[in-house]
Amino acid sequence: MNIFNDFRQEVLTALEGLQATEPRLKGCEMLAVTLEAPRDPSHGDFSTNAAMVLSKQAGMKPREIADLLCGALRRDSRFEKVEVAGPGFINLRLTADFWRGALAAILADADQYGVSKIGAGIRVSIEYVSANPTGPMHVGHTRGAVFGDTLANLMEKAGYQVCREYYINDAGGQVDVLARSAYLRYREALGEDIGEIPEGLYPGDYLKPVGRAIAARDGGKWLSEPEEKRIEFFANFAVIEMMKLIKDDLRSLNIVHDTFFSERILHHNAESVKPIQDYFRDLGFDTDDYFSRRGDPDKSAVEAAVHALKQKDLIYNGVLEPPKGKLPDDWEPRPQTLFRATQFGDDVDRALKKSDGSSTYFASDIAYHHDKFRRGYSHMIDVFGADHGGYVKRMTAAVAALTGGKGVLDVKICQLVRLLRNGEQVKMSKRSGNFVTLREVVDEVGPDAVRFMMLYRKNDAPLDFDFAKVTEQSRDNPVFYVQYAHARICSVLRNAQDAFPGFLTETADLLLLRDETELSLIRLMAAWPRMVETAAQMHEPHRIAFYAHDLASAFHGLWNKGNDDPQLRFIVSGQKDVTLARLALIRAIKGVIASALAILGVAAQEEMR
RNA sequence: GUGCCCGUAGCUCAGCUGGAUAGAGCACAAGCCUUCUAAGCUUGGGGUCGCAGGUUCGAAUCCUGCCGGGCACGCCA
Repeated sequence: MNIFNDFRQEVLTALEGLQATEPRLKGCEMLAVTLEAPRDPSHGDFSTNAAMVLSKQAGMKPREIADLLCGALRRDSRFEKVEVAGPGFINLRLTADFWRGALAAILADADQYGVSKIGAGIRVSIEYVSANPTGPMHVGHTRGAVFGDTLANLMEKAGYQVCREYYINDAGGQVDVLARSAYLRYREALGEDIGEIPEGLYPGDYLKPVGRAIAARDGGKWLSEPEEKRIEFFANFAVIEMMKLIKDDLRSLNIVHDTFFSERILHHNAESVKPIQDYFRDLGFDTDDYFSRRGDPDKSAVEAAVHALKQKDLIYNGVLEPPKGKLPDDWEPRPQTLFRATQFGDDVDRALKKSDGSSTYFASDIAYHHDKFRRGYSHMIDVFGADHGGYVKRMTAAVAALTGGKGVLDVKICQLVRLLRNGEQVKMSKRSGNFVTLREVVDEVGPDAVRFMMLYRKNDAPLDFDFAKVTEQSRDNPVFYVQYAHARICSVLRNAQDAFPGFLTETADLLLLRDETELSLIRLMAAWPRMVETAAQMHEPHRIAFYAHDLASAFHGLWNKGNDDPQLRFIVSGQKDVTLARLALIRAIKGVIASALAILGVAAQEEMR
């Protein structure tokens, strides 16, 4: 259900028919034949490059092919006009009746309109957010969160089977820092004066409740426990609490993941996990399910992944060259366990083990992606922040290596968000703990504005987020503009109830839609299914936001025509037939805007008050 | 120094995965309007698509080299 595909097929069929009578067209490769909407609407509804693309292969002039093709296409009565133009384009204009029929089809599909099967049920794992479990989310995380969540919605709409994943970085140094910070708050809760939070620990107030909770439950018990045991307890307890915070933050933006995957589990085998099973259970991670998938119960996932790479002869011990140009101060040659990332397009081979023998973050991430693949996700998407750009090549290299090229990883990098208040940039410093949290932003402007604005820009372009602008009720604010279009339609439909009680748009005679602006809105809506498909295939949810804005804009334009000419209003008193036809049109628009907003995760308001 | 991303109107950005005379909003200028929901409408000026080559019927889009900006750069996560 994508009219561009339908009519492209029509062109291909016509070409096949011509092959019977024109030997020079035989055996031509048709892949490059496209059908698209010309930029200039006066050129028609569609235009195909077939004649130009085939010219060389067939050894015919574009014009010659075009004339033949035009003749064939003219037999289809849905075309009002078929003509050759420019260097050999064939411009196709469909009849107004065809478009009215398209509107009827859109209405018949209702909320299923735009749903696509192009994903063919392919399983795709989308990993996004994956903020360290060391505190609440700040605005820096927000863009990736919204991007990933919307991409998931979009790909589901396009027929993919999506898993929304959060990778909990609950292993490594930052968890240790978290544990020590929480312990300090625990001592504070017991009445000790802890003074300033030392450099290197997390200063935020959000750890105070954690300290208090432990103090209330266990009293002073942990003061006398050996440090190792204490750290482990505080780490586990704090991570679980922090994940609760983070999940709440995400929920405020209507983001809910399907899977929370623990990094820490990747370092355990079936035996060593037993003493800390409570931790994983509290985290909401199903270890039974996890280990039931694993081939070798004696190996951790990291060991298994490294082993798998070793078997492919992709691991060696070596010394890396120092980076050319800027030499790190403390550089010294070191033998390391390295993965041959250069064989898969990376710039250097990458370390898998630290000098103390423990594995690197990269090694865990390899194991994690290995696990995704084994779960059946041959298509993986990672959403990272701009500062992780340098990580992309090694990760795609690792996926290619581990899956023998069967797995595909696309890493989407979200650029920074610049917060503006009254035109001034809001300064943030992580060190002082003075950062704006996600929750603060959502509480101030609401989830709809946050979500829409985060998507109203390509992911790889930086983004300005202006507190004043996103809550402004004006045309300058795209969130408002789109929601307002939807609300306006709802309002008209309510008013129509008064003018024509009990009306049914199902009985509307669409032939009464005659105005060119009305027909162009149908054309715009007819492009929606293709919009969903391309945006999903390209992993570019921002296209949906722009489309929604375009459609809203076209609708507002139609509305404004009614201001100038009362005959063009949606509700024309005393003319029930015309009114019904127009109500059918705007009901379809309402449906498409609502579909777009649903993908974006933005509420479709019934009224704007 | 190397890699990745970006460079499009005065500003903020789109550009449908190579198509025709490159678009929108803001700002600017002129005129109109006071509403089926007010948060307006119409029209106009404004461009070396960073620069230079290349690929081809055709390039903002693909390739190469420069210029400029951001990010990253052996065990952090």
